[in-house]
Amino acid sequence: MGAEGADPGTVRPGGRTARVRASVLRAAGDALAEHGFAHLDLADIARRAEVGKTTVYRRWGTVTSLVADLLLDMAEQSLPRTETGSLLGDLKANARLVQRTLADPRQGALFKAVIAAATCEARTAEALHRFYDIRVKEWAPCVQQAIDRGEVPEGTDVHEVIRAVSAPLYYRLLTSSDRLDEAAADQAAEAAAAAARAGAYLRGDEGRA
Amino acid sequence: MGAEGADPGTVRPGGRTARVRASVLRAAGDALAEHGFAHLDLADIARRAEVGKTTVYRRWGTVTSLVADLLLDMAEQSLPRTETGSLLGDLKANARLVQRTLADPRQGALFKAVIAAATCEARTAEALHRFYDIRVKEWAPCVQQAIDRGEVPEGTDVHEVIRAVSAPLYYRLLTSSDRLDEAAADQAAEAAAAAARAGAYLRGDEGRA
DNA sequence: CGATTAACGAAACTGGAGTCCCATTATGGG
DNA sequence: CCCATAATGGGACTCCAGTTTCGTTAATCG
Repeated sequence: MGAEGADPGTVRPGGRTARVRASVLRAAGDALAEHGFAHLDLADIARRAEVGKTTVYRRWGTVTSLVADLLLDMAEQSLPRTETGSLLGDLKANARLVQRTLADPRQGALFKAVIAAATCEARTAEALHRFYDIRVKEWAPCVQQAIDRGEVPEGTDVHEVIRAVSAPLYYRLLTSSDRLDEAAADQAAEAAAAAARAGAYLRGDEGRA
Repeated sequence: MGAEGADPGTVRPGGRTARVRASVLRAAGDALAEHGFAHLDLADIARRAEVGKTTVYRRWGTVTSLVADLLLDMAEQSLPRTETGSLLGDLKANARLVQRTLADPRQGALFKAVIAAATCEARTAEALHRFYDIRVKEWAPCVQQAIDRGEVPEGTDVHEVIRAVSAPLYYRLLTSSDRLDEAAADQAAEAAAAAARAGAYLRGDEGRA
């Protein structure tokens, strides 16, 4: 007897268990990108992953909880950051990276699906927020360097500048049918850079005109 | 005999049919705001609307298609626009309106759900895009006025400026756990205004540093 | 390498989402 | 005002997503 509350996969996480997780997460990503978040069933994912559907239901239970785990996995795969020496150059590099990701049919659909899933459950939302916190933190240093160079005023919220680059790209992805091209990426970077230079992202201060 | 392909509700759209639609759309909004897009069933909506579930299935069939109709309805309800005489003032008014809407528990949840639904079906996405096109068009004139006043350079994409105000607010709603407060709204408006003045939204031109 | 038992997987089972049928209601045209 | 029939609504039915059961496989510890 004794406490038998340990979730499956936590006591013997090696070998098969890890293999099953990797296989299921890959299959889940494929399925989300293909069918979207709504018409998705776990049995189909189990089939793709060549895993018993009982296992998928036992370890994840619901689509949203599976997506939460997928986000945990995605957060670990970090993309290399380039440095160009100027704020605009760095922000453009970031914007292009986001734009290429969202414009890619598979990745774009996957991100849409993941965002949709996050609106449906608190745990999944938390995982999504953590994912973006990590990505934002990775790029924030380039804004700090711009502050050090005197390009951007002291006291600027560096994270907010990075978010300002992504925001219009995600907004376009979700609310319009316009194509996400490089011009959109460059425009997002330029707008964020211009606003940052003008002091629009000073923290704790609503800025002056 | 003859063509009997007419969808239910199109031949006799008055009286009861209209009443049923209004009641179902209201119930759908409530349900979406409460349960989110995922765990939503049409039978529950029918119960809330005091309508037979057969009717809901016959006229809308799926959750996404019901959301598409809800968006059509939402698009018709236009909000009054205020004018302040300056670009920053107008953009702040817009930002505050969006912020108040998204920060409201019911409305915020509803918008999240509607966006999630739009990621799952082309027809619903189209309805969502139309909804935002209308909202953006309603506010665009204030940017044109700023151009006429010489506040913003000629050739600026007026719609893009309006989108730039909403984008960071929606981005925050979906990807972070931070509260959507008035400071966020003001910051979004100021950033958009600063970027617009700097010429970041010149159309067909990627701007200069 | 062998024992223990965590984790997996096949198959049978179940509940409720979505469909079908037909009687009832009430719209819109004459 | 009346008729033809569009549209609704209750209830029976179906089918499959999700659960339960139990035998099999393999991870970890000694």
